Amino acid sequence: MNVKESLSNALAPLCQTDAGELTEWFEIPRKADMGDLAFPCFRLSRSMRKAPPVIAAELKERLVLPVGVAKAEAVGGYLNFFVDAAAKASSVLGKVLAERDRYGASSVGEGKTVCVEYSSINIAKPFGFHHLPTTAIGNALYRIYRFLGYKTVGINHLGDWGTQFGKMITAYKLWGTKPIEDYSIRELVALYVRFHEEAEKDPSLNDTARAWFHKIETGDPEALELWSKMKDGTIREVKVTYARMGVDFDSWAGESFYEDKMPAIIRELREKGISKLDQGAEIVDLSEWNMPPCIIVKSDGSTIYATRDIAAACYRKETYDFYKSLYVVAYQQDLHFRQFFKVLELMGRDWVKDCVHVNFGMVSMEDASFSTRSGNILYLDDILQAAVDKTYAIICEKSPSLEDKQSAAEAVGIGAILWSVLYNNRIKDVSFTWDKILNFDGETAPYVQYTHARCCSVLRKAPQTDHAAANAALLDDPYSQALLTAIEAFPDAVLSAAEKYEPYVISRSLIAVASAFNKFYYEQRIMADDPKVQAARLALAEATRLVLKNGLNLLGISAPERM
RNA sequence: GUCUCCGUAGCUCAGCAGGAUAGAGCAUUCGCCUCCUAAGCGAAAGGCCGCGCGUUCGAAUCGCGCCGGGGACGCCA
Repeated sequence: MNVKESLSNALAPLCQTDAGELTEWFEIPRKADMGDLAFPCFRLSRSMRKAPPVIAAELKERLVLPVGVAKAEAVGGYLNFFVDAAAKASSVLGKVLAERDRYGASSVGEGKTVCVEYSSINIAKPFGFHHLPTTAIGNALYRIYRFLGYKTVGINHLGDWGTQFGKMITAYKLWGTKPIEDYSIRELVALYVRFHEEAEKDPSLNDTARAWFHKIETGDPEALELWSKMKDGTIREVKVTYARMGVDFDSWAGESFYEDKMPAIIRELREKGISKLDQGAEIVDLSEWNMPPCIIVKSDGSTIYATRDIAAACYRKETYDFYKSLYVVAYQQDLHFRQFFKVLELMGRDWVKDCVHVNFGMVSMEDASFSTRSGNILYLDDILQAAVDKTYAIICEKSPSLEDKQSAAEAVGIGAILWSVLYNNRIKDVSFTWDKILNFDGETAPYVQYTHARCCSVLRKAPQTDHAAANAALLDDPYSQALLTAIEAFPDAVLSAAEKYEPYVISRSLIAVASAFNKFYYEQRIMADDPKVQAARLALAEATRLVLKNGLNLLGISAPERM
C-alpha cells in the first residue's frame, strides 16, 4: 500500500467519502516546501457544510498520520502532507537499485500487441530531413510500449509502388552505366531528375515508363528484378542511417505488399452497398459526417492510398490481432485518416476504435547555409553528419583530453537532433536553426547526457561498494529529497507518455531528474568524508544514472559514459 | 467558403479529466571553478495566459462567439 492509499484510508471516515475516490483527489504541490502531497478540501465543503480552510484545519487535528507520513499542514483549503524523508529515500532507492534497467518498465502490456507504423520512406527517393519527426517519434513510441510489456511491431510502410518505378527503369535502361544494385539513392534520384528533364522534350518517354510499370504489375521477370534490386539497395542504404538513430523495424511491408489485398476490400464495399459510382470513380459518401467523399477506385480503374490503407489496416488486424495500431504520420493527413477510419467503421470493423493517427507538426530548416546542399533536398544523413561534425569540434574545445571523441560526438550530435522533435508536444511545428540545435545549454539532450556522464564519472572514481546496502536514511537533505522526488516520478511519466502517445513527457521527466541531480551535485559533496554518507550519495548517483539511461534509451538516444 | 489544429514572458515551450502567489529553458545583466566533468550552479529582470461573454465557490484549463496564424478540402501519398 502506498502513502496515498494509506492516507485515503485514514481520511475516509473523517470525510465520509469512499477511500478509493479520495485517492484520486491528491495533487502534487506546486512547490517542494509545501510538502509531498496535497489534499484539496474544496469538494468537501458542500457535504460537510463548512469552508474548505476550516475542513483542512479540522482534518489536521483529527487525523492520525499513517506510517511514512511525517507531518500535515493546513494551508488555505489544502491539507499538505510531508512524507517521512528516510522512508521515502529508502523506498525510492530500493526500487531503482532492484529494478535497474527495468526501472520504469511494467507488465501492463503483457499479452497485447501494438503496431506502430512510422518513418515510411519512399524507395529510390531521398531519406529526407522531413522524415525526422515520424522516425524519431515512432521509434520512441515503439520503445516505450515495448518497455511497458507490449509486444510491438514496427512497420515501415514503404512507398514502393507506382508509375515512378516505370520512370526509374526507363531512365536506367537509357542512361544507366552500371548494375542497378550499385546505384546509391542519390544516383537514383539523379536518374529520376534526368527522366523528368528529358520527358519535357520527349513526352513519349512517359508512355515507355507506363509500359515498364505495367510490366512490373504483370510480373515481367526483368522489370520485377530491376524494381526489386532498387528496393533492396534503398533499404540497405537507409539501414545505415536508421542504425545511427537506434531505429529498426519488424516489417518492411510497403504499398506493393497490399496490391493483392485490395480487390477483396473493393468487392466488400460494393457488396455491402457502402461504395458507389460517382463521376466515374468509386467513392464512399461521407457527407453525413461532414467529410468529403473517400475515393476507393479512381476513374481510370486504379486504386489509391485510401484503399491501400484500408487493406493494410485489415491485414494488420488479422495478422497481429493488435490491441492498438498507431500511425505516426504528419497532421496534413488528418482528414485522410478520419476518412478511412470512418470507412472501416462502416464496414463493421469495430476494432477501428483501436487505430490511432499519431499526428505531428512540420519541420522546416531556416538555416540558409544548409538549404542549398544537394539542391532543394535535405538528406537526413547530411543533417546528422553535420551535427556530429559540429559536436566533434565542440568536444575538442570542451573536453580536449577525452579519448574517444568520435563516438561521443556521434551520440551527442545525433541525440541533439532527435531531441529537437522529442521534447515538445508533437503537434508543434519545429523550425530548425543550427544555433538552436547546437546550443547544448539548458533543456537539451546533451544536458541530460552530460548529467549522465557526470554520474558515471563519480561512480567510476569511487571505490566499488554495494549500493543496495547504503543507508538511505542519510539522504534527508532537501537536495537529495528533491532528486528522489524526480526519480520517483519517472515510471508515471513512462505510462503517461504511452497513454498520450507523447514521448516528450519522458523528455521533461529526464530534465527534472537531471536538473535535480545537478543542484544536488553542486550543493552536496558526493565523496563526503563520512563513509556512510558517501555510500548513500553514491547509491543516489547510481540511481540517477540508471533513470537517465533508461529514459534516454526510451527516446532512442544513447547515453555515453564520458563526453 | 467548410472542416480542423494552434494562440501562455523578447524567443521556444510546460502547465489545461477546473483549484494555492501561472512555471522552465534560451537570449540579456550580474555572481560562483586550489574540491567529485563550469555542456554545471545561483541571482536579477521579464506576463490583461489572443479578445469578449458564459458555467462555477473558483477558469490559462470547460462552453459559445470573435480576432490572428498553420493545415486540409474527389481521382498524389
